[in-house]
Amino acid sequence: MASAIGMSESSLKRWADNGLLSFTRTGGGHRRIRIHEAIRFIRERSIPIQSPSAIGLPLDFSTTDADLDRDDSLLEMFQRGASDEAESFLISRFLSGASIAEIGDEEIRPVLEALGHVPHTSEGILREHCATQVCLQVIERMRGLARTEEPRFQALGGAIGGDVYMLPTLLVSGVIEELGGRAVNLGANTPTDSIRWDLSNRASDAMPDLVWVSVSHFIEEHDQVDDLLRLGQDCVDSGIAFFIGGRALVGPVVERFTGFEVHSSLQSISACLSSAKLG
Amino acid sequence: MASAIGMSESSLKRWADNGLLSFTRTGGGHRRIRIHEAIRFIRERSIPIQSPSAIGLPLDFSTTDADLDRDDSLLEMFQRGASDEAESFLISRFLSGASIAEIGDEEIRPVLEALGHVPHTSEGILREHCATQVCLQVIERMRGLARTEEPRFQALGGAIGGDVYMLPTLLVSGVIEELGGRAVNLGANTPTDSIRWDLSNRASDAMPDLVWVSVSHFIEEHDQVDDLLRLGQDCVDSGIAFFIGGRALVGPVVERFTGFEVHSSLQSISACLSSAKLG
DNA sequence: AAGGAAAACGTTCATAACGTCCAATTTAAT
DNA sequence: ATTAAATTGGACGTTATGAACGTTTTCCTT
Repeated sequence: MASAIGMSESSLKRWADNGLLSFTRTGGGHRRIRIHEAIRFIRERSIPIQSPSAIGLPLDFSTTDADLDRDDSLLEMFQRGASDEAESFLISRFLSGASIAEIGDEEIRPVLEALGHVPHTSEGILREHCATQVCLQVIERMRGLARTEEPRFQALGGAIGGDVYMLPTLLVSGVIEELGGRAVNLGANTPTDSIRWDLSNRASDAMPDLVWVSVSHFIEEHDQVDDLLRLGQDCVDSGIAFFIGGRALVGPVVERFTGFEVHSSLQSISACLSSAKLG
Repeated sequence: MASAIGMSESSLKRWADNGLLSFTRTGGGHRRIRIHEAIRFIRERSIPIQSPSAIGLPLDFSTTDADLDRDDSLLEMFQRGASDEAESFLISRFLSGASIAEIGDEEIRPVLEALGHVPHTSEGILREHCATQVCLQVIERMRGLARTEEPRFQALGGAIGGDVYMLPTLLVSGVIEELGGRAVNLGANTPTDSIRWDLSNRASDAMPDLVWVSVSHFIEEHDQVDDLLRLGQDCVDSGIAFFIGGRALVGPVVERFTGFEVHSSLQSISACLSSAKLG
């Protein structure tokens, strides 16, 4: 059994037997705990992890304690190129109970915005790229850890055509899976028409329950908004929830989307999803 | 025997011999378990299934029969939008011992090339995006699984400026980590100068042992090759290994890189790395 | 039909988990 | 402050697990 979380074997057994931790038994009677369940438990109780490698988490916590006092924000880690530390920091935030939505809104977004404001030097680009890759990697991992085996609903989405930013849409897919959904993320630069094509060519039982589109950047604002409105209408007609959001959806453009759900943060998506009935 | 449920072969044998799992023997003495019996057992213990494709699949037990004969290549899975199946397939290839280099060269590359050849319809773009995202996700996961705690060497790399393809460079980073290295992947569209800046501004003890650049596409072939040659020279001067490769490095361009390591497959990188002494 | 790669065979062995009991500690209530 | 109840973490002898090994069988390609 994974007694790698700093608790004794006995306690783990007792907790499992008392139903706090669900498990299955092997043919010989050994308890077998799924990673997903273990992570859930760890996050719920904010249990500090002792030896992460024992459950497949490549984290190094040897530096954790010493760093607490040093005023070491995520931004600074990225600025000095300490991507390992940044990765550990984000994962440990997740394991100690923060949701993907919170981490995305409060850690990742501000940092990447700050890094994006000085992009025109070699160093600036390097830092931004490195940070982006680390975040992609971490979100992908969190998403994998949070995923449930039996999704409560299906979702499909991506970033609009011409928008090269992968992070926002990946974050959305992470938030969805964290809430028990199953997200198919089409990534950056996905033409709206591709999604519409998909919706009109699916068997009706394989239809998603939710479609999201992330808009960090418009190329042809007017036409693209028209496309989005058409997609939104398609969704409404088929009884599919339709969420849009992103950096480019500020100011007067937003008014064109009256009647649709425009989100300005991951936490608002999260709140909306957990109250809504989907699937 | 189907050890596709995350248990070892030995245990399955023992369980079968103890009567927990009924079976018949072939003439030669091998145990043969009927699919219904296997499913009964898995259901009875609600054992999480690791890689459904390993026992002839289907992800959904309700549709059990009939699927066995269908000749189901990865390409076909992606073409019909069965991204879950494709994901399971790739992961089970990895879990059953295939290296990231092999999976990249033999599964992922041909499939994405095939999907990339019909990109101009809504469906084509959709399939390609979906496949790309699934592959990114799977590679990230494999990379996480393959990572060692104490890296034998450090590497740094990305895709050249103007090249938007993330997959090739992510695959390279996966191959590196699989071989015991630690790779910092800067992702797509990374200007060569950013890497050069990094090399000239690092403390000499934090220098990478290897730099790679993936080139799927040139924007300004002549200038960009010049940039790459400068970077290559920097690396050689600092005693750093320098690998380049990618779809765009075919034909006469390659001759400009004489003296440098130009790789045309992940397996060639892998072979080269495991024989070389780095770090 | 043959021949070679891949998978299953049976075996052995160190390690890890089993269930149970009990002392030491923490928490809550008198 | 004192007692009662509950939680914890070892200790134990026992059993299950999974990795290794060399051998045999199956399967697939030629």
